[in-house]
Amino acid sequence: MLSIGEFSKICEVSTKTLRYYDEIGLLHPDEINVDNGYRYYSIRQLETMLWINRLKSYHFSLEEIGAILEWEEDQFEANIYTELHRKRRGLQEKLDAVAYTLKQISLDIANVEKGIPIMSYLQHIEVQLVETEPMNVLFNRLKLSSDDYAEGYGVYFGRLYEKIATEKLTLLGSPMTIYHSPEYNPVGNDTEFAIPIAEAVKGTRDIPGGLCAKSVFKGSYAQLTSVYAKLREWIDQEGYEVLKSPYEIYVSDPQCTHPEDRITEVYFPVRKNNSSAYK
Amino acid sequence: MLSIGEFSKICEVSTKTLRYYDEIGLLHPDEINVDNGYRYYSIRQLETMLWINRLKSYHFSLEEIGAILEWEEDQFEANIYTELHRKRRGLQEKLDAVAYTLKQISLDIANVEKGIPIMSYLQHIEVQLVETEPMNVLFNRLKLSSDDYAEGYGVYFGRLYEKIATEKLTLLGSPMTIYHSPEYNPVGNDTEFAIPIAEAVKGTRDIPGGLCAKSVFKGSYAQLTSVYAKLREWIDQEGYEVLKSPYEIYVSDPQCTHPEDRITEVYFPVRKNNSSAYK
DNA sequence: GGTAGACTTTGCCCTTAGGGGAAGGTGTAT
DNA sequence: ATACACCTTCCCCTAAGGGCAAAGTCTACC
Repeated sequence: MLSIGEFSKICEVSTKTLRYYDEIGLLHPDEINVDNGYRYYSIRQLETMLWINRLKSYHFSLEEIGAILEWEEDQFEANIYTELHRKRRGLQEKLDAVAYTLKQISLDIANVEKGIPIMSYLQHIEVQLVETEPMNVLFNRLKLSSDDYAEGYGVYFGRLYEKIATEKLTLLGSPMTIYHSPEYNPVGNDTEFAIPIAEAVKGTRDIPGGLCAKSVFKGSYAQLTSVYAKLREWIDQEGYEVLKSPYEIYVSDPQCTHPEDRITEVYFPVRKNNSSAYK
Repeated sequence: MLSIGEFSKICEVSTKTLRYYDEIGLLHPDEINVDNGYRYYSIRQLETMLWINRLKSYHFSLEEIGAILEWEEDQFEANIYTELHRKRRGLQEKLDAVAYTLKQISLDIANVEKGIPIMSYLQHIEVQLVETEPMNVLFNRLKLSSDDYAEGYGVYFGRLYEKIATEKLTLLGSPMTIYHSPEYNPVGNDTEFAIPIAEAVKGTRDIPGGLCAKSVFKGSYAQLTSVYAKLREWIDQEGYEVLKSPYEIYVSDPQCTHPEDRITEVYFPVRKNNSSAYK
């Protein structure tokens, strides 16, 4: 049997970690001396530790690893196959995310090298005042967590399009999303997906027209918050006030447009502020 | 002025986060009502928040972001350039690490698909009993944290090679590392870098020969812990006991060999155990 | 003017995977 | 017997907030 120090050295895991794994039930030492509480690990446990480390290197959480160690042998092969695939998808996503970030930061570095102030793109977002026409839209309003946006768009717009197709309705414009939540909440936001159509059937509603502050933005959806901030700033400075929930119109189809080339219009229904500019 | 909820919605940041940023001094609201403690943010602060979010997306910690926000304007450009470059290097490393993990997990998945048990590679690590010759080595022994290993190897072996070259000593074998720490400690391990040479000059010592359990491993250094575990297991099962610190000999030069093709020998000085097999 | 419901405040505990250190008990080699 | 390495438990700490509760406040509506 190996003392905790010996075991620790062999698998290159600190004793602190081993005690922690004992505590959370991930790896109990094979034997504990009842007199002094000393932990003793068997040689056989070295392989378990190697296995744990391998799973850790694949970014499994200790909780997941604990569950994997509990599996019966007959389910093991099928289960591990599924889990490894799941983890690989996650890793691929992480890789893509880091690659994207890397691209963004490189763009910023290039700008700094050219002497362009880093946040100057904000000045290039143009705001105009427009009068919108009333619309009749087929809609679906629900709570959606921000993690599910990317997925959600496809699914919910898909359903709306399906309805338009099967019921032979007449498409009148690009799809849009209306943000009703008064506060940002990562868990769930009150979001409405809508597509303008001609017919006033069940599942449609009228969106009244009116004065709007509008910006057109070209770029990935992740950068849209800047447009929102810029619009709010403009509305405030020009002495308007927000009347209703803002909405986005996806002029480019995200399915077939490169993220950087997507064109999105953002609208804020507004009216001239009759109170003073400084509330 | 915007209430915390309004501000939160515009920048898509939860109120919890805003209160936290206030608490840690990252972004204090422009105004706090003295009567009721309500936080009010100015429109101008939207840009600060966007800037914070951009830095967060580049994986700057809140502490780093706080420091960046404190910079004077005249230092800003030069500083941000350095910091962005530093972060980009970090991101590139992260990307490489994830790409490596992805490759490893894909290898495992391929094995599972072929019906090969996932940890079976352990069975393929062969252990032999050998008698080693005494050696005279030029050495450098120091505490080294495991993070610095990759770097350290280059640096410390480099110095030893330099000495061999400048003092015209006679190289007799591949470089080796001896692990003296009895316990694994991520902060610092007692590590000895050594290169066998012919001359017994200052800075050299004798390593006595003797019986050793030995494994030859081909693959990336990250997988060497398995070899250690396997050797320990073998030593235990065959009724030997470890006499002194184990060491590795880098048969392939890591500078010019692909990580997967590197060949490393691991040695454990042992002797036949005279006590019973079960201690 | 009263009230409901939405909004805000502070405060406390929780998360991951352990690290640091203290205080005290134990093993073993000399 | 003693020195010293090793082991134990206990408590607090991390980063970036999330969840929830109790209590105070604002505003729209009647």
